[in-house]
Amino acid sequence: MNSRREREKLLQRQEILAVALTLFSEKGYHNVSMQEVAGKAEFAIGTLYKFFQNKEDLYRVLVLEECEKFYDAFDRALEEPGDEIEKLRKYVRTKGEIFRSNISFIRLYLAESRGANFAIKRDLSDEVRKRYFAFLERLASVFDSGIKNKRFKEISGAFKLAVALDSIVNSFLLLWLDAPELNPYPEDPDAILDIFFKGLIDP
Amino acid sequence: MNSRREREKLLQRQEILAVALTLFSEKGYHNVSMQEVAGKAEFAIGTLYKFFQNKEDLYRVLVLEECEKFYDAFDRALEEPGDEIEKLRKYVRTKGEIFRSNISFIRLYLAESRGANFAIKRDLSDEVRKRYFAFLERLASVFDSGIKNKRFKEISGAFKLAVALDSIVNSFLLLWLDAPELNPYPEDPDAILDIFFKGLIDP
Amino acid sequence: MNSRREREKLLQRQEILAVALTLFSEKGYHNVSMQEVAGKAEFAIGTLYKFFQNKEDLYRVLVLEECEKFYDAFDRALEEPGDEIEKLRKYVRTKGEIFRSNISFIRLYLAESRGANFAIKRDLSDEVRKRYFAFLERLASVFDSGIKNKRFKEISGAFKLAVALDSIVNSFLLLWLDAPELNPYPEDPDAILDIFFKGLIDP
Amino acid sequence: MNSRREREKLLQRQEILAVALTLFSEKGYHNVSMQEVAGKAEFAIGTLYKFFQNKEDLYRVLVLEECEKFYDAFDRALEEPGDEIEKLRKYVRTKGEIFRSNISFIRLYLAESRGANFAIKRDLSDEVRKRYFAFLERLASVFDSGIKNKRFKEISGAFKLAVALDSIVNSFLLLWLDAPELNPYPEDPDAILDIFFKGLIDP
DNA sequence: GATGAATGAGGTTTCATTCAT
DNA sequence: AATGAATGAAACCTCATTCAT
Repeated sequence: MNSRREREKLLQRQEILAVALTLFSEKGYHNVSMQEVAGKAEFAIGTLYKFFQNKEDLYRVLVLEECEKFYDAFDRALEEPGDEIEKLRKYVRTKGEIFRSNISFIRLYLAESRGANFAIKRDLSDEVRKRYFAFLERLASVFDSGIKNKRFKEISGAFKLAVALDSIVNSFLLLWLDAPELNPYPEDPDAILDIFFKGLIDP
Repeated sequence: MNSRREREKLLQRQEILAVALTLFSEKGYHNVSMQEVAGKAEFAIGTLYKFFQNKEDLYRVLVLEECEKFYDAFDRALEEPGDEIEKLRKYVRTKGEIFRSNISFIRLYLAESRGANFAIKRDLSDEVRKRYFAFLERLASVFDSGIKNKRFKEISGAFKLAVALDSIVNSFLLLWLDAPELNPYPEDPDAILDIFFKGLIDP
Repeated sequence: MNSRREREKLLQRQEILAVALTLFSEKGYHNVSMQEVAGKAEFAIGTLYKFFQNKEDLYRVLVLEECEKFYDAFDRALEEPGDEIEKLRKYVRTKGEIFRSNISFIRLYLAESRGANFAIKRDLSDEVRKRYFAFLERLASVFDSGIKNKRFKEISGAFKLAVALDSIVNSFLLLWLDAPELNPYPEDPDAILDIFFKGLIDP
Repeated sequence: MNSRREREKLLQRQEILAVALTLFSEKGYHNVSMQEVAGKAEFAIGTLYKFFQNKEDLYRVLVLEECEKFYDAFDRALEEPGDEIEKLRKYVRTKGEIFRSNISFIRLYLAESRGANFAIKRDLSDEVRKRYFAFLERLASVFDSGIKNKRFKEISGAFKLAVALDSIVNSFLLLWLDAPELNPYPEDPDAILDIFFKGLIDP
């Protein structure tokens, strides 16, 4: 059985991805050379190319795999038992936790999902955005359900509510990232929900 | 008097900046060469370097000047006469209009103001972000005033309300940019305010 | 007038091509680096790329321009006044002279026209071969004319006679190149015609 | 006795050489990697280096062994019983057959025997050319004998006749390879002799 | 003052070869 | 003995910047 070999290879791959994540996050795609990644990961240049077809591929895999982890966690949060409010709170809490423990990826993620990144062929942004929209739909369905259950007020489109919630959460997390003194939020993730839902909940 | 000379130079500078804006917005900083900018602006390479110290300087000036325009317009919107609600509505409408007439700059703006851009030394983002926070403070003061006037409910911090409003507006504008079919918002910029302020306004 | 500039550029181009010809002929396409060409031509690497899109383009231009010179000279030889025999002798003499004064290009030429070169996309070989066949047709028409005039015996196809003559000339020139002691031919280019045409000429 | 071992090894060597021949012929020395040869031969890279010192050695052995086969067959053709004309016809027929059944090697052979190949150190071409000249001498001796026997006209040097015959045969075979529609020769290899010997044979 | 030809550092990528397993 | 992962030198090419004209 060659499973040890394979486990080793997987570990090396993870190592490269971890180093690449750190570097890309710190300096941006174009300001990181393959030499640098190889050096910091303590591999020869050629070894990187055994794992990834080229620099772009390395970046793409990195972003896609990381995003997948994020969205899977978000999806799971929404699937937990509880009423709509509880689901949403769970999502916000999960997002907060993930942000806090993946700070180095956040900027890359935002770059890709907000479309401010031209580093890479449009394809990647498209893929990421597709996944993002799929999640938004899921989030919207929670609002939808809440509205149907009369738990929420009858408010415009559920999708837009999802967009609004998500953007607020993002910006508060970013605020915490950029100016922690202005936003102690992550220590109390629910506060934001209160702000947003004042008035959303049907009295 | 050499004022005609000076006027001409200013026009040339504007021309270069306009071309650079288009190209950087379309392809991103690293995928645009100075050759390309010079060519499209119909100047010699050397001439660009008479106006801007280097590529980074060109980008920096471009972003800063454009942002300044944005924030000046936002500031003016908040200064118009009217109660807090009217000021906020005016701001949202102004932002919508500016976005719609500066589509090519939006992504650069978002990238720089939200820190998802690594194109340039941290300095630039810092400068832009400082200006952004200054505006947020101004926006927060409107909320503050509304709360004090009892026009708004007594809700947490005004700054956070500013952040929340701004992020919602941004994300709806982005949504309109990315998926116009999902968000006809720009045709009715006030709708979003209704969503956001349901519950904010003291009944 | 910028004709001096242009003359200079042309000279530089010629210089690069001359150096490239020497190097490619000596070592072969794959064993010559652009660094080497640049160095020997005393230009910076970047300058080479101002004149030629890439290494392959440099090679292609080199081969095509040189071949064109050859075939033009051959064509002219066949167009000179005189009977068929004289035309053919003139061609053989011309080819001998050109070979002797372009030794460094001969091997490249043979590589391309004989199809033993994989250095470059099939395109180039095709282009060269097309030109070669066009010349063969012209050569064949001389044989044709000689046969019709009853100056030559009624012998199979004129095209094949052209092929035969050309290949004999080539191999004698190569022989002289490789083993001059075995073939003093170039000093007496007509000897070969005698060999080939013994029996061709109608008595 | 380890003869089974040895037989196996020999087979493996043959297998590698066969794959290498195919690949080098199709794409050229520089466009084939050792990885590719190993892969297609279904050996590990390391195993190739057990059989051949390095890439160049593999190529050298390949060319030399293959050429040896060619020239052995040519030599044998000339040694068959019969008068000079029959020997020469036999040689031409043999060469045609060998070419037709070794198409993939032809270009490599021509490249190496005529010096249009720079893939490899001069040494190889020299070795091959030596063998080629040796064969030419043998061919020349047939002409010599024909001249002495008064079967052929008294024509200049026999060596040159050998060169001429060989080059004509080569170019007709190449013509058939490149433009079969222009040369149905291989189906009737003797036709070319008729062309060449019109006038050579003493009436 | 304006030009744009020239520069060359530095980026990405390939692939022959080695050597621990 | 066979393997193939790892290596890293060296190739091609781009582009920000300079400076002689």
